[in-house]
Amino acid sequence: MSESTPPIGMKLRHARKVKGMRLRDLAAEVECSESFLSKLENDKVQPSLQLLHRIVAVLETSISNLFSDTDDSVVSRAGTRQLLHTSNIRRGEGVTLETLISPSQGHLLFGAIHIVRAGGGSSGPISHEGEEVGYVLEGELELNVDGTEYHLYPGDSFFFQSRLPHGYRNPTDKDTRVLWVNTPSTF
Amino acid sequence: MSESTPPIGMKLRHARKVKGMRLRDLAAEVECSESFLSKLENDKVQPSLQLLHRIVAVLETSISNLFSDTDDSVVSRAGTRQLLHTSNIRRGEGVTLETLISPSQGHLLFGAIHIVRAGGGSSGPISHEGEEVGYVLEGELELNVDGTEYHLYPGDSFFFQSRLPHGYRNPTDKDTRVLWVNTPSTF
DNA sequence: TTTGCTTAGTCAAGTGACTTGACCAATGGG
DNA sequence: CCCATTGGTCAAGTCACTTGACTAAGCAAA
Repeated sequence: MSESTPPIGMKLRHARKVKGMRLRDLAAEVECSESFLSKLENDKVQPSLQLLHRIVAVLETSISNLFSDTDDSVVSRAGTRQLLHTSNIRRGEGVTLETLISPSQGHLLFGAIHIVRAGGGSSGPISHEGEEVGYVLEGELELNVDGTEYHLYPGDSFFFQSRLPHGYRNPTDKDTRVLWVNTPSTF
Repeated sequence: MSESTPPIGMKLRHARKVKGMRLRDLAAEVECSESFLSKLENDKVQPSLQLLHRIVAVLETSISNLFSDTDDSVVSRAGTRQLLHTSNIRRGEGVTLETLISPSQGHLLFGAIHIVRAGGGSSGPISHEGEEVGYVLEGELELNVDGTEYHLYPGDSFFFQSRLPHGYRNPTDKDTRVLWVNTPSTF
C-alpha cells in the first residue's frame, strides 16, 4: 500500500500553461522526458524532489506553492480573501492582489482584485498567451496596451489579448481597485 | 480578383466551442465534412448560404449575428455598453446583460455585467464546459451551484465549473449588479 | 458544343500536443 | 543475493484539427 501525496498535476499543468510552454519545451529545459511530464501532470507518477525542484525553478513557482492547499469553495466573501503582495508576485510596486480564484490550481481562469496604491503600478508586462478583462471598481487607472494609454474611471472596463504588451499605473493619490480576470489557455 | 466577405471563421469557432462540440460533432449534425468546417473556421472557404444556414441553426446563432461587427476596442466606458435583454438571450426573467466583451467573436473569455431586477433570475442552466467567476458589484444575489444555495452581498465573489448546474435569483426588491466572466474553452 | 477557369465540398493522409505501454535501472528490504 | 518497487525513458498510439489532392457543378468565351 503506497502512501499518496496530494495531487499536484493540475497545478503543474497550470503553471506550465501560464508560461505558454508545451510539454516538449518544459522537458527540454528540465532535461527529462516529455512523457514523464505528461504522467506527472496526470498524477500517474511521483517525481523525485530533485526533478520537482528543477521543474518549479523553470516554471517560477515553489514546491511549497504546489503543496499549499488553496481554498476551493465556490464563494469567497468580501474581506476574507487571500492577499498576495508585490514582493510575492512580481507585479511592480504598490500593488496587492486579492485573489478571487487561487492560482496554480489547473484552472482556465485566474481572477483577482488588484489594489493599486497611489503612484503604484505594474512592472514590465509578462507576455503570455490568453486574454484579459478588467473592470475598475474604485479609483482611477492609467492602462497602457500596445503603446496606447487609456485613462479609466470607476465602471469602465477593458479587454485585450495578453500577448500585447501592457501595464498600468495609478496616477492619483488614492487607492484604485480593479477586478481583473484572465486566462492562460493557449487555445 | 475575388470580392471577400468579412471573416466569420473565428465567430463560428467560438459558437461551436460554446456548445462544447468538436468539428466532428458539428459535421455530423450539419451533414457536411469535418474538414470543410475546419477550413471554414480558418477562413479558407466561403460556405454556401444553405450550408451556413444549417450551421447557425445547430449552433443556435444567426447569420446576421455572424456578420454584425462588434465593438473591438480595448476600453469600454461605463454607461456606453451594449445591452442585451432577456428576450434576446435566454437568461430568464428580469435580467439585462451589459456586455464587457462582445460574444461570438472567437474569444476565450466572455464578460458581462448582469443587472438582475427585483425578483428576477436566470432560467435553466446552460451546461457547457468551462469556468465561471463573478463578483457582486451591488445588491444581493442568491446563487445556486450544484444544489447548494449561497447568499451573496456586495464585494462577495464566486467561482465554479460551468458544467455544474447553476442559477441565480435576486430575492430583494432592488436591482443587483453582478460582474460575470466565463470561458467556453474546452481545454 | 468544347475548352477553360473558379470554387463548394469530399476523402484521406498529415501534424502537433499529449498519453500510454513496454521496458530499464537503481534502490532497498528480507 | 533475490526480488519487488518505482523514477524515468523510448516509441507507438490517440485525439482533434488541418492540409492537399481531387471531383463536380457553374459559368463564360469561342
